[in-house]
Amino acid sequence: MSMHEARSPKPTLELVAERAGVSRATVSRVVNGSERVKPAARRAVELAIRELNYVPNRAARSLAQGRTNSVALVVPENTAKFFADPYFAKVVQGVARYLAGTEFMLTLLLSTEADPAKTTRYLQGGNVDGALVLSHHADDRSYADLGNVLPMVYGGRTMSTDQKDIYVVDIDNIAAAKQATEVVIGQGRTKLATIAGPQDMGAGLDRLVGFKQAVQNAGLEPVAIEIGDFTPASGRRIMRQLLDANLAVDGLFAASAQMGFGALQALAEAGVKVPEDISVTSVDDDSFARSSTPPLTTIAQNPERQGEIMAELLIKRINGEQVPEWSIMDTKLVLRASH
Amino acid sequence: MSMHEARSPKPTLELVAERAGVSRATVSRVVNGSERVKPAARRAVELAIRELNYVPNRAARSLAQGRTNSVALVVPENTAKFFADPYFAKVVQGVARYLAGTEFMLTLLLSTEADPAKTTRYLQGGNVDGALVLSHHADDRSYADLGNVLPMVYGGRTMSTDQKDIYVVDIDNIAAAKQATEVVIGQGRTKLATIAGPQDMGAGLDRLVGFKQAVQNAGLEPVAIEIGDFTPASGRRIMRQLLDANLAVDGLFAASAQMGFGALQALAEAGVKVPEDISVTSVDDDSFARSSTPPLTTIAQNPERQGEIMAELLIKRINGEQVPEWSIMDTKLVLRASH
DNA sequence: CTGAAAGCGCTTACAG
DNA sequence: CTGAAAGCGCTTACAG
Repeated sequence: MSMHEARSPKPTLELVAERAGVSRATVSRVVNGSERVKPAARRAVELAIRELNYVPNRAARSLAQGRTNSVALVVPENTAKFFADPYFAKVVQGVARYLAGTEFMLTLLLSTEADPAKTTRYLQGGNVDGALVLSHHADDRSYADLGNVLPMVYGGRTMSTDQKDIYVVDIDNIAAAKQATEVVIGQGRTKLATIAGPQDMGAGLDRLVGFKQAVQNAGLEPVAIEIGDFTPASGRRIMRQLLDANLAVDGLFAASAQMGFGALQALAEAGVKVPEDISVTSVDDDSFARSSTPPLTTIAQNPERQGEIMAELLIKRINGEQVPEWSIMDTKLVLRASH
Repeated sequence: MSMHEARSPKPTLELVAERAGVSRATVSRVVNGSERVKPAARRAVELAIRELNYVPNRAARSLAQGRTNSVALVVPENTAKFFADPYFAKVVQGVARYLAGTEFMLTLLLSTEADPAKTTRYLQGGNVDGALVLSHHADDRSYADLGNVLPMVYGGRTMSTDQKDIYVVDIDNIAAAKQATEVVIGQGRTKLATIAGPQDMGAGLDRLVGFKQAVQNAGLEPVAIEIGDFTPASGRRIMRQLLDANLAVDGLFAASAQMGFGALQALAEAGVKVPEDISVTSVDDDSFARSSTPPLTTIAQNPERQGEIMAELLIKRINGEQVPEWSIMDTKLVLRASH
């Protein structure tokens, strides 16, 4: 198209109907893939659409249908943390991939960004047909109530066990942490510590439980239990403290690979040999797990697949289909050099 | 609200009007902040809105206004790269912050995700009122044509210098690279190499030009010019090659902090001392610049502010205001330990 | 299989 | 300052 060519008016369904010599209803039907259209009519409409370069107006369609064809992904974390955590990237990727095969658009809501009330208002305001929520903290109770108004699916279990009708896609965090800890114990280590995750989140809580179970099953006592926030910085800081405290820790379970990565940094800085002096394992198989020195022995989950499943369940719920409340995904142990 | 309470129908503007005892037009006026409403009427409407918990329907509003109140941020990179690069995170943050003070929503379009045609269709389809484009490559020519249909603002200059009516927010990449290189030269280094950025992007191209200028001004010849892709991995790989080639390089300018970080890793692995054996500088003051060993001497830009400005310009253009085509932002030299 | 018509929830000249 | 009314571009029973 030349830059000087007069810009033609944006083609509407009506224009398509005229050109194809059918009614607007028929155009609408072919656009929406209805069966009840005679092949000849369908062809005429399809041709007109191509010739006019017609694209349906989303707002008009939403208004008429009473649905927006978009869903929100709400992440109650700030932008910095959101971008720094490979887990989120993978989930977004999975969600995006699933949605690409549907008519739905994704709106990303980093909810601490503005006031949380704005997010809630947005979700209530009929701007989306459903919501995916990630990284749910105990105090994000506001979202729970939205479940009555809007189909929602959680990535990772919520803290309120009382609530019914909540849909979650998760791994068995207790089992994962237990397995990772058992690897350390299997190396004959007895002075075990953990850098646990936030205790206001299911994953943080459950991975600590798993650690404790493994330690107890081995007839041992934890030497130290410290709470981090899943970031490398917290892992490094806490490991440094552990070192300073002189507890002779010879085995560490970090509740996230990011924290494991940070811990490994602190260990290297202190000249402690891994795994000779201390055996360390974690959960998550991301770039941190793979690029740490040494690479982390860890429990791999599949956040991209998790994103896909979350999106799939949400769309099904929006379409009124029945889906299971709990979807528990497999994990697998990845043995590398840190244990 | 009890979970058993009957769910009241979603309040509409009409309901608000009834309850407030005014016409729908009046409600619309107060919702849209029109001046021409008597205080008493305004109060009645505001009360009704609060009581009903009314939130305007976005689709209806869009349809009536002929605008969507949303803008797209298109990033022609894959999800992995998008999340890995702190630059994008910052720009998004800036865009989001500016938009938070407006009625506009942000839709993120990672355009290599699906077929690029889908992105173009989406942008053409009247789904957004304008678009921000980041990380524009030479072959993303498709977007250029969209400029005739949709207000657009670029982060970083485009490659097509012929095009008119394109709006960009950028730094002076030539000057930045020149300054960073001059720091190295100022250390008395004479065997200079650069790890340049992609040569299909303005930033990659211009920073190489700046490097060459500085070298030439000093009466020197570059010892090596290698092209990376702005990632740490490429920096590391290329530095390794440079080392293997035995060129006795004693000064390096990396066109991004991420590549500088990677180069520093390779140097450390090879046991080369920085800055004793080789002086290195870069552009970008991000987490890579700060956390490398040693921390990078670098040219700081302000991507968050860039995002804000981009958003501001776009909204102004959408509103028909006149804005400058070129916005060049300041940079500043940050001296740390690598030079 | 197809069309006429009502309706989705807003906004906005227009008239007063 | 305010309201009646038309219109935004679709979809969807309903009737045929």
